[in-house]
Amino acid sequence: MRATKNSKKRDAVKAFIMETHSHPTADEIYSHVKCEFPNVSLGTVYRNLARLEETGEIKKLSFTTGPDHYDGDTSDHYHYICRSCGRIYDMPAEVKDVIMKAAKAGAPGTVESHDLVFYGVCRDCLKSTGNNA
Amino acid sequence: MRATKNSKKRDAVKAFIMETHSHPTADEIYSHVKCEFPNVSLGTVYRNLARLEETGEIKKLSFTTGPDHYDGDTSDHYHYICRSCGRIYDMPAEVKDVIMKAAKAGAPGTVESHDLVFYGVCRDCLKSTGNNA
DNA sequence: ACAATAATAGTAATGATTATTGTTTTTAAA
DNA sequence: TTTAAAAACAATAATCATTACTATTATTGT
Repeated sequence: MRATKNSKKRDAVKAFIMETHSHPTADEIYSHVKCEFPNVSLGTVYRNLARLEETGEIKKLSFTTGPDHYDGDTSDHYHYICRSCGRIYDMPAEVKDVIMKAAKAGAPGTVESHDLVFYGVCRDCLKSTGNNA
Repeated sequence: MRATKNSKKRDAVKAFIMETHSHPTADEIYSHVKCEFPNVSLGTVYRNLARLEETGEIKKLSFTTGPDHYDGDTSDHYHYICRSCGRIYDMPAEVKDVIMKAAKAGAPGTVESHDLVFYGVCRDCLKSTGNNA
């Protein structure tokens, strides 16, 4: 494996992902790291995110629309996206076994993994708007 | 609603999606329609795909990577992507109720829908390569 | 201190898609 | 069967997120 040298910017990227629960995008991470390192470049953020994902320290969340998000919580869980505010919430993974079992019965080959994302309107938005738009 | 005029190119786009089971991309549809209409433009394909999706005649399939695909089968089903050949297969939707029920119990708001995609290696690829890469 | 090389900033390139603009069809009615 | 309004169109530019490139800077072991 490729040698690794210390990097204060990579540390800053990782520290932010670990401390937040906001599932930030590369751009949001970039903005945050820029406070501490005003000359950091977006490419550096992307490169370090890719690296941290390779080593399993973080997880990349890709959805069907919009930019990728990053998660410092690498434990097994799904996500829920509020279609009003766009916030990403964690969801328990308890149906995972049922899904995988059913999938294996109906699949045209091996089933190695699956992506599952839920959509709805979160309680915060339901409360503040009083409707479902 | 906006008026609709006949369009041979839209007909050709729709006919191809309806007759194939390959879940083609916009570009693949473009290539196909180009045989019959050599001067068709990619923009026309995209515009007509968007239109056909709006009217519910076809479905757009967005995945976490790669271009969107289009499906003439609008019935309720999931998809399976072979990570070796990239082909997209249909999967039964029988676990849908279980997933929605479990989701509603653990969600931070209403649950309106979910996206679920399976990944593995299809039997065709398992057979022809003899391994799982 | 000094090379070897990883990490970086800045910028260019990419791929899929959407937007724009001026021209061509389609359509219904004169 | 012209005509005029609007849809559909081809060609092209613009967009967004991301990756690739290149020359410079920082980190590390000796």
